[in-house]
Amino acid sequence: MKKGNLDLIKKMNRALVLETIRRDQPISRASISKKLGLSRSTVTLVVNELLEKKFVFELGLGDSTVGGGRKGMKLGFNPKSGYGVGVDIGRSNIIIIITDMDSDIVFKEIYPSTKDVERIADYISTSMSKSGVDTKRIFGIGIGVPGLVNTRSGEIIELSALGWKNFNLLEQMQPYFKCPIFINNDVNCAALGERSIDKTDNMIFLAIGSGIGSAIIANGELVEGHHFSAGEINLFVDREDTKHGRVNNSKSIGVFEQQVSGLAFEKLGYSAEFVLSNYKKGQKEIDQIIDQFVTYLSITLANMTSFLNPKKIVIGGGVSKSLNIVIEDIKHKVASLTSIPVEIELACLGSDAGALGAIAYAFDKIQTEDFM
Amino acid sequence: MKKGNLDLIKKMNRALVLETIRRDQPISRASISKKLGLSRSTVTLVVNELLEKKFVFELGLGDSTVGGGRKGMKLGFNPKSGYGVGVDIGRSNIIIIITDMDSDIVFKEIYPSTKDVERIADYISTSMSKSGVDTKRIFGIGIGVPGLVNTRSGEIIELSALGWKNFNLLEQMQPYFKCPIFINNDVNCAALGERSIDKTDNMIFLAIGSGIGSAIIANGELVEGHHFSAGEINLFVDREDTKHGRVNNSKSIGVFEQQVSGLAFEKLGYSAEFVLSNYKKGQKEIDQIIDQFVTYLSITLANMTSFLNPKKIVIGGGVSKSLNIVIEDIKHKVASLTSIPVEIELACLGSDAGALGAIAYAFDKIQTEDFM
DNA sequence: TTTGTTTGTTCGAAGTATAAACAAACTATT
DNA sequence: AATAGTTTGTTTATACTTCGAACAAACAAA
Repeated sequence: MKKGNLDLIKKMNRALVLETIRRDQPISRASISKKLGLSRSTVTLVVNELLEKKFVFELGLGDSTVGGGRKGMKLGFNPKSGYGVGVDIGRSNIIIIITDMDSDIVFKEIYPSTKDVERIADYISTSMSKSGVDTKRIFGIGIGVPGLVNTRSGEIIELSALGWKNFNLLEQMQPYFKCPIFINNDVNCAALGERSIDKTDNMIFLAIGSGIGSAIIANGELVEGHHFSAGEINLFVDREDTKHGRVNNSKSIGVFEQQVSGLAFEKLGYSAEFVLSNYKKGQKEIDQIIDQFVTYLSITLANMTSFLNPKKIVIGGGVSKSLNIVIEDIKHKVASLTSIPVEIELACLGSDAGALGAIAYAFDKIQTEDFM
Repeated sequence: MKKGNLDLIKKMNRALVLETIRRDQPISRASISKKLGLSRSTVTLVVNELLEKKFVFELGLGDSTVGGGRKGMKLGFNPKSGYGVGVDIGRSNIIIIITDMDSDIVFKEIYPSTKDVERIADYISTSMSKSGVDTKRIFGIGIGVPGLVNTRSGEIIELSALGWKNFNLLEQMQPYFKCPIFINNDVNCAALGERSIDKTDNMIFLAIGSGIGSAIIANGELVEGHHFSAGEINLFVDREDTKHGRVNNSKSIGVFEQQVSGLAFEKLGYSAEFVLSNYKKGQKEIDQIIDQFVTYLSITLANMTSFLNPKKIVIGGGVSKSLNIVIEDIKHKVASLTSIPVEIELACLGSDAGALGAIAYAFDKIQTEDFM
């Protein structure tokens, strides 16, 4: 627990008022006071401070109420008061996105991937200056990587694609920047990106690309597990697998991943897009491949639902674009396999999910750690 | 987020100091000050208040340090400063336990089960007065029930054993008592009871009795899911199940539960204890039954581990007592099925787990909600 | 024009933590 | 034995917070 002092309560109330204005704008000082239970005098003080720092604006007088009384001055949130930088370090590309507080993209650039930290830092600096955003207004940098991350220390535990192992990216990167940096797994980031749309407190995000991974949000928080390895559904097995002697060696590709992912199609000589776009067009072999895929995926989604009771499951990743044809199938199958209701959706954000999610992650962290 | 005012910071620091004394006793005021970053004057003020309310005691002067200096007055936590009441409402019995702040049981009584709230309240009141504990010192009552609970409203959504459905137990029960009441599912309570031993932030608790259920603790918090249904592993299915047309209807017993639980043995005409105590004693049929049980359970534990990366999985419930013979088997199988390490243990707390866990739940809630 | 209501500001009060000053208690050195 | 240096716990003055009351301004309805 945090230590309590006068500074803390000031920060708390400032964050609270700002959040209220952001969510319920336009809103008057008096309404904020009623809503939060803070006195009008306190709200006045806090709002004036926020006005001076340009976090909020006065929008003009509000409507008159029945029964008379002075009109309230409506306050609005300034989305340009802060910016976040999202960096998605992928196997081939590095995507850098800068958004304002409304998550509107103000800058985006794609660079070739590299494991050279100085160069990555240079990419980020370049993007920041190219965007024209005032550096002081950037609240943080979020970085998503396709590997295992110790989010507390900022250490990359394992990232085979770039050859990083037990490498503290945070310590290497932080000296280049004044604002705080936050690093997480790319799937976790993507999940937070999807979540930022509707703020669901309980959801599961599936990323189906050449491999398969997942991220879990429970009680409004990312579930990272004891050693940051939560979500490794590529390792799932079932009785049929064990019957055929399929197990997870540390070297081999996960048992589930071999059957449900883009890789599974490629092993059979097809691309995911090809197979899925030719579903139910007379080719028995293809239909069978898809049926197996849908069945095993649906069973897994049903079990996830029974286990965690998420409000919804979002399916993203490269393959998800082609999944429209079978999504209704999947929904029906899941509903037949568990009595617990769940919404199943395809992801909204496309290839930007990682970078946008990294920003969402950075913002989440700052809000909970520091208030502002 | 909570509103910040002067009262809040007082509460926070008071809770912080008390927690520190409790965990690091014996400890002096100066050490607390250093540890928490609070000034010595603040610590003095807070400690004197805690002394007056008998939450802590002065234990005497500490050892002298090298280099001189006044000896510090060592402070110790008073476990008798607070008591919790745990109520485990089962199908046949109601177990009521009262513990002090060290989780030492000071009173225990078992009553026949009933759905009559007034009678249950009377059981609790009777236990409280019989125990001789000062009512003012009781910080809360925790109640565990074998059914679905809305822990926010206190409503029992479904409890078939007692015929409760959409029944607000909290509203009915609260008028009988001055201290706050908290209600949760019995498996969730048992999980918290097991957790209170070593304070693991990421664990899964399995209750294998006549049925099977689970509770999940992630990021130090109970995962309840979107509609308080998390942990319903009785509904798990796999490809072999679907191949044989086994699905989860709302009426029938869960597919997984039919194969891995006490019920599964009973269906074959055996008791769980009998089967497990006769394992590998020459009876082929029994060996086969157990092997299937162990295999499916291990696969499930491995998948849970891959999915949530818990520090440990604790297996409790009525059947767990007989599981000693196969626990090593299970550990080996799980390790071969997932590359993510996990500790697997049998539960320590026996039939008291529910009631003790209910106290742990109540204490958890009070600490996070109210600080004190 | 008057009355009652609502909004936002100002000011004193109450309460918090903190640093600095201080007294007490102790060790080590001379 | 005396002294210096160190640590502990308390006291005091200060700075800061929120809050309630009082107030003026702005408005609707009678």
